[in-house]
This record gives sequence, C-alpha cells and structure tokens, in this order.
Amino acid sequence: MGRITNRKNGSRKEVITLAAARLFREKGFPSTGMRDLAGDVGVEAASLYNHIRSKSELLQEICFRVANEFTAQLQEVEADDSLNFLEKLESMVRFHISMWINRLDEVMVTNNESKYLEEPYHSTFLNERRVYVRRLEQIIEEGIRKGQIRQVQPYAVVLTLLSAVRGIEYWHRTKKNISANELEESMIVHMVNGLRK
Amino acid sequence: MGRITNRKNGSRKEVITLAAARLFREKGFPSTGMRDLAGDVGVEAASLYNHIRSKSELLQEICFRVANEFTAQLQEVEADDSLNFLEKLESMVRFHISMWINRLDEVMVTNNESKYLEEPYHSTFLNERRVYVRRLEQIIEEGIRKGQIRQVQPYAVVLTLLSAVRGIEYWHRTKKNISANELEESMIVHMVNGLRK
DNA sequence: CCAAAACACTAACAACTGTTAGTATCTTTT
DNA sequence: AAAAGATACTAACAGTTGTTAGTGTTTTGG
Repeated sequence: MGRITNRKNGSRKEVITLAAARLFREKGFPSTGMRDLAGDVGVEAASLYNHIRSKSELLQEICFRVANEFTAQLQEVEADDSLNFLEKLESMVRFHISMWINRLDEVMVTNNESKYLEEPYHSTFLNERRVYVRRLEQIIEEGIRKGQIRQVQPYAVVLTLLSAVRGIEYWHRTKKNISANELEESMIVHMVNGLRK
Repeated sequence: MGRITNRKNGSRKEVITLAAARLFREKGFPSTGMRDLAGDVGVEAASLYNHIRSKSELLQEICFRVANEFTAQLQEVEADDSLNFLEKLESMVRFHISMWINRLDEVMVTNNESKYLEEPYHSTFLNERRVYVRRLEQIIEEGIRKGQIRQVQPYAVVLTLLSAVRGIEYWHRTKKNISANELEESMIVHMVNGLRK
C-alpha cells in the first residue's frame, strides 16, 4: 500500500487524527475499529502504530485540542476591553456557532465521545469544562451587576446557550433549509438579544 | 442466583429495559456488555435471553417508546383548542423539559444512542423525528401568521429549542445549583417569552 | 401434588477487539 | 550508491463480544 500523505495536508499523524474525528463522530468511539480507521486512511491497521501510540491517544488529541481552542478564545474575549459584558457573551456564542458549523467532527467528538477518555484525562477534561462554564457565568453576573444584562439565572442561561448550539448537528444534514449566516443570526437574536436590559 | 423481580416493578423485561437505559446512557450502547447488564440485574448474561430477543431489541424498545410519548403529547397539544400557538409551543417545551428532568436515562439514550439502531429501525426513527420537527415548525408558522409569534425562522427556532433542553444533562450532575422549577422557568423565560409578539 | 411453563445456570461458539513482534520496502541523508 | 530512518506489511496474541445449546431448578396452574 502507498504512503498516507504527500506532505500536503499536514503531518501523517494529523491526517489520521482528522479521519478518526470523522469516524468517531459517525460511528462513535467504541465501535470505530482501528481497521476501519486504517481502511479510511489507506493502510493496514498495524501501520497506524508507527504514527500514534493508541486509539485513546487519538481521542485525547481531539478533545483537548478543541477544549483549548475554546479556552483560548474565552481568554481573548475576557481581555477585550472594547466589549461590554453582553457583547462578550454574544461574541462567545458566535464563536461556538462557528465552531459547530465549521468543525463539526471534532466538536461533536469532544461533546459526545469525551466520556470514553481514560483516567486521568476524563477527570481533567470535566474539570476544564466546569471552569469554562464558571467563567461564562461570571461574564453574565458582571453584566447583570453593571446593568447591561437582564436579571437571569447565570447558570441556567449558560447551560441553555452551550446546548442550544448543538442543534447545528441536525442543520448539517439538511443544509438547504437555511444558510449558515441566517442560522447564526437567528440563533443570536433568539438567545442573546433577549438578555439585553 | 435469585429471580430478577418480585412482581413489584413491573415485568422482568421492564426491569431489564430500565437497567439497560441507565447503562446505555452511562457507558454508551456499544460498550455496554450483556454481562454488564446481567450483573446489574443480578443474573447471568445468558439468562437475559429468556426475556429479550437481543441487545438491539432493548435499544429499539427504549428509543421508540420515548419517541411515541413525545408524538402522543404533540398530538394532544395540537388538538387543544384552548391554547393559542405560542401557548402550544410553550406547552411542548415544558414537556421536553420535564422529560429531561424526570426520564433522563431513556431520553438521553434516545438522543445519543439512536444511531446504533439497526436498519430499518434507524431510518424509521430518523423519519419520525423529521416529521415531529416539521409539526413543531408548523405551530410556529401558524403562530406567526396569526400574529401571536414574532417573525422568526421556524426551523432554526425548533432546532434551538430541542437542543437547548439537552443542557439539563449537566444540571443533573450538580443539582444543588438550582431547583428543577427554577431551571424550567428560567429556560421558558429565556427561550419562549422572547418569541411573543 | 403433579405437570407445565417460566426462568436460571454452565459451557461454548465464532467473530472481532486493540496491540505487538518481526520483517520488508520506500525515502532521505550522507 | 550506501546507510539510516521512516513507514509499510503479515501474522499472531490474548481478551472480549453477542448469542446459542443443553440442562437443571423454581414457580405457577389445575
């Protein structure tokens, strides 16, 4: 069999990781076999182990890469003094929407398959998520205190926002219905505008 | 080993099905073994087959039972002439919220594990879901036409509503944060009240 | 209290799992 | 063109999977 890549789409490991993300999303992590993945990449199963350490490592790579991107974006938005707190929240929601639109495989694996992470990775992941949610809550709390956001339950609102964007999964199956931009604006109007005081 | 049940919690098959729902939610369908399920129920794996036909049958049972309950409720609400269209929508959202609060195992399995249904069950399931979503859209469309609901994208709103309630999964892990009633009211205010014209 | 039905058990199956060892081939560097 | 390194291959492993066959035991109905 031929080589995995011609040096175009990044390293060999990267090609494998992205193929894994697609398969993990479609078939789920436990029922994606190394032979499935190998076939998708054009190689025998054993050959994958010249590039990766284990199947679990692939899941870790996907989940923590995505988690880090969300955290990095939050960091930036928190530090951006040109935005008030409602705008900070809106900016983060828009980021989530664009991730769900453009990086469906990785984001869905991070959401739905992270429970298959081994320890201690799973605990670490859940902890990072808790912290992330807490920081979003704090944006809302400060927005309320400063009179920029209506009196709401910050925890419930964050829960709702982070879950609502998961609907984009279904949009991907029937894209003709509505454009990506229309979808984003509709979601922002529905879930963020109503929070303005 | 002793018998599965003492005639209290319904039939033996029902006990198995509910145990399966919990395991399928926690561990995922593919990585829940029949030996896990048997152990949970207090029996050897082979004994399960005196009550069920296969592992797949359990998943079918769970998914279609839940789907039928949602459809039945929608039927009722559609036929209830004492409600205007915004109220019909709110009533359905409240039903979803209460299902996510009180029937987490079965509802999560229906949402997250239905992709493991065998054909033709999987196709049937997806079709039923499409029809269900379409009927909710129609409630919104009529509400707009009658001036009871703001001008919104019905498809995007339904997607958002049905996904937002999935956040309740995380609420279950940290119940102390907020009561079930507070959560429900917060979600309704956040996602339904804003739709009023 | 006996026959029938319901239900649990042990043992085993073929298929599939992630992974390793050992070896061959291709690519890059010297 | 030879040496080194990267990467592919085949073959095989030990463990797990859902499920069946065959048999024994408990409960139910007459």
